[in-house]
Amino acid sequence: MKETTLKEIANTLGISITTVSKALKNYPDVSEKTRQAVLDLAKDLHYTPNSFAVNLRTKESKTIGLIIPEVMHHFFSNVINAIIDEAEKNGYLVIILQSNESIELEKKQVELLINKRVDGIIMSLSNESNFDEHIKEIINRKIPFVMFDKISKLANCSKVLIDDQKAAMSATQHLIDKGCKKIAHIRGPLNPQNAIDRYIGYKKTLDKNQIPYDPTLVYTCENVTFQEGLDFAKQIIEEHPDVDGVFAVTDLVAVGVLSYFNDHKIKVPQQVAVIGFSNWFMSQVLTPKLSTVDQPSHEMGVASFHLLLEEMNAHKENIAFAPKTLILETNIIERDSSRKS
Amino acid sequence: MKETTLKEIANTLGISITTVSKALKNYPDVSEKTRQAVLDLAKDLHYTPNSFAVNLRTKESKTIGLIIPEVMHHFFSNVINAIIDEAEKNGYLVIILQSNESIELEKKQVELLINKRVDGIIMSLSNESNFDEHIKEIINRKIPFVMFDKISKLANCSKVLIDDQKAAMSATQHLIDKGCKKIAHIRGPLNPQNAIDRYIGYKKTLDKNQIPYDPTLVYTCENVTFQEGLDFAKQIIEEHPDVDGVFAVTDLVAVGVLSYFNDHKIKVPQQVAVIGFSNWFMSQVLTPKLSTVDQPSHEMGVASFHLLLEEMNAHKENIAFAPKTLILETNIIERDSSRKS
DNA sequence: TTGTATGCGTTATCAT
DNA sequence: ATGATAACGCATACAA
Repeated sequence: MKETTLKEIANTLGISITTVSKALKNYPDVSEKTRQAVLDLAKDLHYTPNSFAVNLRTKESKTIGLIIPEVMHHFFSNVINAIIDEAEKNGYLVIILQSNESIELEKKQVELLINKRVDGIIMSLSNESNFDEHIKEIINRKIPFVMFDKISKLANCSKVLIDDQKAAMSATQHLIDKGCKKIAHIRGPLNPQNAIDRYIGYKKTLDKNQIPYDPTLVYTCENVTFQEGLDFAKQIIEEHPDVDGVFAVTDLVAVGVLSYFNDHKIKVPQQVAVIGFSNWFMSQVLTPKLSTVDQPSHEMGVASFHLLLEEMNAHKENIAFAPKTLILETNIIERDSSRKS
Repeated sequence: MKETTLKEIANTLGISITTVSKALKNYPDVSEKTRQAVLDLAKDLHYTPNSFAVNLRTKESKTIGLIIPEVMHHFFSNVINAIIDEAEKNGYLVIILQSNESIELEKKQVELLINKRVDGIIMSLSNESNFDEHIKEIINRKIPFVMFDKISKLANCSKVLIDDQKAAMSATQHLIDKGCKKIAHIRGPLNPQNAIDRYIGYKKTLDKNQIPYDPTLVYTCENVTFQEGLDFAKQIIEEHPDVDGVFAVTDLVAVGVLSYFNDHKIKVPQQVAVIGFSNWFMSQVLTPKLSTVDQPSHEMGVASFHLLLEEMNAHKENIAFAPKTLILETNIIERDSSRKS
């Protein structure tokens, strides 16, 4: 099955390649007769433009790159879902890479995408990354670029975020409102901004409610896993048997906590109330159903793509583009795990 | 930041483009001296080959396409995960599209990928698809092509599968071995091969155990959702209060069943034992923990890519390639939801 | 309305 | 060891 080219159509029709090209792209300066002839033949021969050649000519590939820490996390699957759908609607395809939370991999992947000459990049940082060289490289090269969720504050690029601090404050306040007096926080790793912000939100809310801050009530995940939730739940109960509330950095961790509590007959929410973060699907099918902070993953994906699209269009027209930061709203979702009163 | 080209290097060094190209690709017929000069300058200028031009010349893009029904399903996330990692290790990038179980979308996406001239396509069919035109088109064009999990039997291409019939037989037998006498089956939609095979497996096993087959015990999902599990659980209990076992086509549906049973004080497994299919992460964190059939999603992804790679290599060398079918093993995972005795 | 010429950046063949 | 030339397929400025 040989590929049909403009040349082939031109030859069989006895006209020039230029005319064929113009006819196919509906240029006004082609006679109706030749246009039809070209269109018909093109259809017959199943002509489709060779995208490699088009890419080379137009210097764009109608492809964007997406780098995220983990495809398999519910939050990110959701974002991917939104981005590829939105991209497709706008004529773009999406190449997906995952950093597995490793800055080394992430660097290579940025390089891959740059070499591939994607038209833009959307990215959520690995836990190890900050405003590192590879990020600067993207910005220096003026490649349209949007970061979402796990971002670097210092980077001068478009961002799509939630207000993690505020959301964490709501979550902590929610537990306090439910009567919790001694609240543990299972936080994310030390480096990523959103783990930091959630921790700050927790701490600020204690202050605000005149609850003394006790650093031994803060447990730090390395990998933010179910297992860590399980282990920390055990530790919390052993070290602070009087804890009556747990705020976990993520639903997955909160689910680990619930699982441990369930297995050890620790009543949730009667003895300990639990709240997670992100509103994963899973959290509503557990017993007890997990209270959580709803993070609008789908909207984040849609917004990220649209910001990128704006920047790509500006870039193409060679007009300046001022990065924008979008902060989306979050809500507390109260379910059984914190329904005390 | 202008892109460095071979021409630029050639000009500043006062040599020809050809020589530069050769030097960079370690051809033997370049003097050590010029080679070094070229390599040094290339490094200085951060030269990277323009992939658009390379694509056009070599007629390959080092990119593959992946079409799946739903990014957000745990099973598919897992496969995606495996494929993009494996692809990256072998120098390929992956464009992902989701059909949302719609044959119309799927057709468009196949077209997109063909026009994009990806080097190969990996695909899992939508519930509406069979051996349709767009699938034939891929095969006719001799584009390297692998189907996994949801396949069309008729397509003459490589496939990576499990033996759904056999797996369903084990699952049903497992319930029978646990003492179930009246087993309901919540099956998948009527069209997809794996839903059919699981249903057949269920039926065959009843026969084998001299349990009369009762069609009213078979419930058919349209969309294979949590909600359907919930609804069918209700229906099962109402229509057949003496049912003592449920085999669900997928963990998600089984989780819906468990959720309904939990809320209505129907004891699992004492009154009704439940088994799912696919071993989603979620299924081990529920109460009771869900028994299921382990489906090796990660291996399926790895195997699919490697079959595709084989075919892409053969294709490049212009040597014939005989499609292969790989059938991977499954295991019953017994957890609380079926641990009767 | 149609066609000519040129270039996008690389690779490959064939001379020198 | 080096280079001139053509080709990949398309798009566009410019001529006719």
